[in-house]
Amino acid sequence: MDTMKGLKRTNYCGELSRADAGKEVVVCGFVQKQRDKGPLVFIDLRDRTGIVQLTFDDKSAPEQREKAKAVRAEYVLMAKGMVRVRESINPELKTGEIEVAVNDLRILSKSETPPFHITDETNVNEELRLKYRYLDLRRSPMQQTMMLRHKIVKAARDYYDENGFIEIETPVLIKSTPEGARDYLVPSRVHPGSFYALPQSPQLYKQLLMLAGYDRYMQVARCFRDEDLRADRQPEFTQIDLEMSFVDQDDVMAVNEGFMKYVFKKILNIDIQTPFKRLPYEEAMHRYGSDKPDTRFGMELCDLSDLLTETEFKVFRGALDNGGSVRALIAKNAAGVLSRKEIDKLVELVKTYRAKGLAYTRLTAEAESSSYEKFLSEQEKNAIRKRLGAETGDVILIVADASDDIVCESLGQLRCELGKRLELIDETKYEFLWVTHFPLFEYDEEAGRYAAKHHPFTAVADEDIDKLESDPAHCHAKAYDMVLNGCEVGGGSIRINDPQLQQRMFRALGFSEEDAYARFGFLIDAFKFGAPPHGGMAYGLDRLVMLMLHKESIRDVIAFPKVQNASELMTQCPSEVDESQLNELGIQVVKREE
RNA sequence: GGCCCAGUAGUUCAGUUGGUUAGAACGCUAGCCUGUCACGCUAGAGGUCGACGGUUCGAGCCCGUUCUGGGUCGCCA
Repeated sequence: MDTMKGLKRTNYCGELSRADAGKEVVVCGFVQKQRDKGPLVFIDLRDRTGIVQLTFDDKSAPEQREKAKAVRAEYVLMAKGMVRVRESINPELKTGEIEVAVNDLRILSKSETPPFHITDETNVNEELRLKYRYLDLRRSPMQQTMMLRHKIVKAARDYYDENGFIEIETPVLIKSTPEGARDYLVPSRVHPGSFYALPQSPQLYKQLLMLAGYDRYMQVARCFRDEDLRADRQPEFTQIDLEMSFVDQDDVMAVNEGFMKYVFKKILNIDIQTPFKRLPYEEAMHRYGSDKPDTRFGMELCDLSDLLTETEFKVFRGALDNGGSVRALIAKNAAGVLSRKEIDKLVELVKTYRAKGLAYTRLTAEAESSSYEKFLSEQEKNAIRKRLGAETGDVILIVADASDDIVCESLGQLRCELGKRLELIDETKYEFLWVTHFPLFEYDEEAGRYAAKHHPFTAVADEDIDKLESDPAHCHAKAYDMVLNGCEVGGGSIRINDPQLQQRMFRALGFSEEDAYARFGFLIDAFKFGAPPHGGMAYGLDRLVMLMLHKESIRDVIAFPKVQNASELMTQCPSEVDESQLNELGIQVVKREE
């Protein structure tokens, strides 16, 4: 193996061009491919900018050519030589007009044959890619993704800096506040039996920074939640987190619409129209069956309940009599695609969202088939068809349930599935909107009490303040989610800055005064010393990058992601630790019973 | 915790109704080749069919359990 002695890189591989012909350069990188033609040897050398061809021919010193013959894929090389125009040009390659005629080849490191081929396009099992992530990360698409992610983060820092925000780091070892997601806990050696938590978000600290007078704060913050993973959810993830003083909801929204405009222009050169549409939560649920609707296509939900007040069909009757609803989707011109068999699959789909079934009518030219029309009066049947504008070729899909939430959510999921299946979605579009006017509370069945839907510091809508104790179910929050193409990319709220109101909020959540003080005493105290009105927002950076780069998995935009069971395949963490480490922490491991 | 999908050379896959010695392509090794760039040609090596158990004269294929990975419901203030 050779050293770099006497050589310094002069150029990156991908940046050489015809303009460099005649120059002596030094390039370095990894071997993409070696082609040994006998007296002629070619090496494709790769760095993060691209590939350049190194050439050895009869004019090369024999020992240089012999060395080149021994080179294999993924060897790390440094090469000095003359840039020259090629005898045969490769139009497929950015640097295809030139090559480097090498006179000093250094093999800096050898490589075993890698477990998979390092290529741009790959359909290699992701498990293997993750086990050898450092090899996977050599692939150009991964490098492009990481570089774009960097640029997005930089754009965030630049934009908020230009708008008067300052980045302040908040602690990673913090007090556990077991509202919401499960905390990751870190044992304290100094205080045996006591634990730090890793932050689910910098929420409390950023509010305290407003109380401390910093006025506008932002942070690129790592957050942790010990919950099960999904295609768009990792146990550790990154937020672009921000908070502002002396603002209302419209101010926070305007600044953040500005950020989207800025980052999409900067990274993708796309002009985003602002302000974004706003949709109250309830309207989103009723029209799209989702609190993060994909508005790139129509096919909105349709309420049929009022047409069926007299119906004798047991399924619809039961739903309506128990306070529920009957709602429908109409899939235009879908009778051809949605065979009986396909509809059966859709039935299974809605069942995963707790719907008990899916009623349908297929209106084909040859025949009409329906699972429910025979139970309806002629009048009811026609009223439904008329409201939906049903025509030959369409498919009507209906869910009825005693829970309106189940009806809306299952149809909402069905709508998205059909949007994909029927190719109704324009994948080139970026559709933003705000969902606003969220319920302040949601009922926690398990705990048998109301819990904060957003978090317990969220301000209640002015018109609902009097209902806080008397009618929590109908209180709304000054909270807002930013939705892009059916994904929640960010969310935030105006916070409570009145200590009395905060106390009422804790009471509504069922905390006694002592309880609240034990958990959030530092915050309650802080509010006694002057608290500006404030509010903010946080983006899921990983999701934003995913959407901007059209990646299907969050793992594709994270350098070292974890897999479904929250372990990391490369390092094999989490792992057991030494007995002595545990003893020092005063921890005894009890094996879970089988 | 529940449900669904996948697992066969290093990689991506094929493998018929359960039937002889499990195949292909790429990659790898060796040799040849003066303009290749998906280089070409010749030869060769390479398999615990994820694991365990069962059914059978016989299992890559059927059954059960389990492991690994993915998706998802619950969960995610």
